[in-house]
Amino acid sequence: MNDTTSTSRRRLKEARPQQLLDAALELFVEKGFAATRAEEVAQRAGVSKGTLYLYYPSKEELLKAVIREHLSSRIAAGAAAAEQHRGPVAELLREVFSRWWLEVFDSPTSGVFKLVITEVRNFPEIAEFYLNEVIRPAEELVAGIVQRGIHSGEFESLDIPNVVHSLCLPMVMLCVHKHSVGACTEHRVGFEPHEFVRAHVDLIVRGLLRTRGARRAAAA
Amino acid sequence: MNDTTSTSRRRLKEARPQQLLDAALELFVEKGFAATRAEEVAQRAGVSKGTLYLYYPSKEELLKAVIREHLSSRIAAGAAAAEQHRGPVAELLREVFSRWWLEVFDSPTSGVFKLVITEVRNFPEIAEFYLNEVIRPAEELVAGIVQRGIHSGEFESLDIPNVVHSLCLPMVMLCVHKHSVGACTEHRVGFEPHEFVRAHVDLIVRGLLRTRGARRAAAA
Amino acid sequence: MNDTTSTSRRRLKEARPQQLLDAALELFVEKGFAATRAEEVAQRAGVSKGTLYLYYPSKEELLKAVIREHLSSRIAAGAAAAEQHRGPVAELLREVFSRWWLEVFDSPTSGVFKLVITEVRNFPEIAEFYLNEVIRPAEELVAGIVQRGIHSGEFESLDIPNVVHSLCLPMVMLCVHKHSVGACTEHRVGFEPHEFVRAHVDLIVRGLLRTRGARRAAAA
Amino acid sequence: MNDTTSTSRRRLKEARPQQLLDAALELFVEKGFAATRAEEVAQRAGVSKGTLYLYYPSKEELLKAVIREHLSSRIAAGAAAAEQHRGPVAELLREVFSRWWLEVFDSPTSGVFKLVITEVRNFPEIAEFYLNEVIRPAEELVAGIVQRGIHSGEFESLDIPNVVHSLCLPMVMLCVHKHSVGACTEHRVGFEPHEFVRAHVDLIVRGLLRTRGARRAAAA
DNA sequence: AATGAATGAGGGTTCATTCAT
DNA sequence: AATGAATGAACCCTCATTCAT
Repeated sequence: MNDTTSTSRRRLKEARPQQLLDAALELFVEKGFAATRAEEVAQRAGVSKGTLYLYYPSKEELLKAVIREHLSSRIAAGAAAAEQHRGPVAELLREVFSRWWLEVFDSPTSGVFKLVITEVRNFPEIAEFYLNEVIRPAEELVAGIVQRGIHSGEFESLDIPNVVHSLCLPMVMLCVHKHSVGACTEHRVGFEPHEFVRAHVDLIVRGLLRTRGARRAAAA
Repeated sequence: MNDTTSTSRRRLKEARPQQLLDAALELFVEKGFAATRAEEVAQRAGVSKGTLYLYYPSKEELLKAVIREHLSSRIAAGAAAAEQHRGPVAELLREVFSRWWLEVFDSPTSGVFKLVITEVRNFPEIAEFYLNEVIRPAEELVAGIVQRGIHSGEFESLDIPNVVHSLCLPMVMLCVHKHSVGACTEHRVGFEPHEFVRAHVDLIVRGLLRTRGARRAAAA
Repeated sequence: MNDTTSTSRRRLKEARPQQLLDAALELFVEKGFAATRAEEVAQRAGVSKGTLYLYYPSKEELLKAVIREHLSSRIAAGAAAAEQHRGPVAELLREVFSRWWLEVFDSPTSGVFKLVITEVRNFPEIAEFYLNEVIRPAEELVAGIVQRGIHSGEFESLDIPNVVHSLCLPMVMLCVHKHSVGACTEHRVGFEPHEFVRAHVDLIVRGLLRTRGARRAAAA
Repeated sequence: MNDTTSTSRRRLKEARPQQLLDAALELFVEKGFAATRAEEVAQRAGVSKGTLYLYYPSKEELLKAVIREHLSSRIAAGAAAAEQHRGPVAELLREVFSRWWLEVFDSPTSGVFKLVITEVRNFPEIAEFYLNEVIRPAEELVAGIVQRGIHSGEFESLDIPNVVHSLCLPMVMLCVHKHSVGACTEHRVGFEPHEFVRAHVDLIVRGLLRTRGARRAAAA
């Protein structure tokens, strides 16, 4: 057992799960779980059908692994940023959304939203997972920020859950759209998602601000 | 053959396709197209497997029929309402969204959004259809209203496509959610979709309005 | 729905399970359960692979059905005969064994012994079944007869379970042999199973009889 | 490389095939050839899957090796004993059967009977082997003894092949039973195989003996 | 010699679709 | 028009066997 050789095999073996997860995510998002053949996943990962089953005991377990991998809370970072933030809350909102957006929308993770939507009804365990790892933390994070704005007098005192949804749902919907209708057409050539995020947060913030003075500051 | 039976039979016969479409919509939305068995659809429609194939030549054609049926533009009505509207544009926005919402969210049609998202990638013809019958008309309708608000000086002159998305995407996302994660959990017991629509439009309108005076009027 | 036509379809449908059971018994006995392909069974039954699964939910259930079918106690008949018998017990033994032999050895049922032996370890439910339906009733029947012979003074008072085994085990072994080694060679051309049964019972009876007089009677 | 390790390694290496054969016998007897995975055999032998194939070119060859190993005539010993025997033939029969029984029934070899029965139909070469190495020599041995008894006037002149079967088949059947139904249930708790052998041979001998006097001698 | 990762043919099972009734 | 038995292509998964290390 010399180190070099055994290492090259080990490296291969250690890389497999990620290769398989990546391939699976792509295909499950694209075609749906049921319509994706296990062999396709293997092929796209560059291995044979049998190899897939060395790493995951069934197609279903592969699905769950794919989802689990991408839902490990990316939200912690946002929470940390929120805590350290000083200055106008409006600014914080823009920052948090932009950052999340950069990390999610352009990465394969954005596909997981479509995947979850597509498959929860068939695999209800996913729902609990998604709720605990994504929805709940995200809502808490955003609700906390809005609450801060209200408390500081910066924002009007509106119903917080509603505001949270107004802020977040379009983001999620764009992720979903990107991997469904958006992948099939060149609709709205001029539409630029990244610009939209900023515009959307700005628009909502304008709706939240209490005074004309504050609104001017936000627009600055 | 007495009249009654022949009449009731004819009615039955004419009702068949609708029963099948209804059953198919339910199941395709719930489990996805690939995971739904043709026989299940037949069963839920109260007919036999063979009968399904008397009305639709294949499962795929059934899917397309289901989607086609529900996408026949419900938007015309909104457009008509918009044309006839007099008074503040903010009011019109609220009315159009509320009305659409009543007609769509609580009806089976809301499931079509999930269905389209789930299946476009496998049946790209759906994309074109969806674009022409739903996205484009809806965007034009809403864009037209916003444009009217800007033109009349009621709204700030913001980028219209972005505003349209801020307004519409949460609506669509709620439809999708209702039939995916929402069907699996009792998350956010206090959240009331109908109330949200009003709050969301109000929030966006607050963001759109130009003057404090106008904003007060909108809040009235 | 006229009677003739619907009857012909029904007749076909009703005949399927038996056709499948027969084919399955043959093949399972010949090749073993694991080495028999479901499609082979279907083919030998004259139907397609899919049809098998219309009647049995899995290969394993087919196996159990095959075994269940043949173990429905054929022993009741023997018991009845035993009850009505008058005259020397030796005669009764000969009769019961000959009759059972005729009904089992030359029929496909003889294969079930090999099948049970081959598969119990993999499907332990079979064991209980076999014990209750075959071993126990058979032992009781034969033990009862021997007991009668002892009680009447015809037979020496030997250990009954041992005698039962001396009587029965060779019968079972011949069934098993017929479907294993016996099916592969022309070993012992002169050996005639039917004649053996008689000789075997006679030999055992000679061992059981108490007096030379009784022995002579038995030999008659 | 010190002596100890190289020696122990050599011993290990030489022991490998035996470990594999032992493991294979156990598993093939328990689950059948087709249902046993090559890797299981390797595992139970304490080696890796690959190693198995260093010693046997295929699973099938392993099966044949297992059977060949255990069928190398244990019968020669019996023949020798028979030749040297002086005194009543009845005694010799008891001795030969008891000895064979001790060597076979309690050893793993008893499983080979089940294995042969289970697999001959799929590997007919086994049949020839089994016939030449087991059936024929055993029958000759026992037939010879019975013949001696008849010739000496001790036994009645009955059909020898039939007597041989009456004597031997229960023995084989018990071996088979031990590894099939017997391994699955606690049926007949009171039944003691070793005692049965003696009782069985006695019973047959009683049937064979010519005179009451001889019978008494046999019982002694 | 030994390992165990990788392969891919093979077999169990499902299900869209057909067609005799 | 309606049924549902039958089909067989397709897909998930297993496992004997190979081979680089």
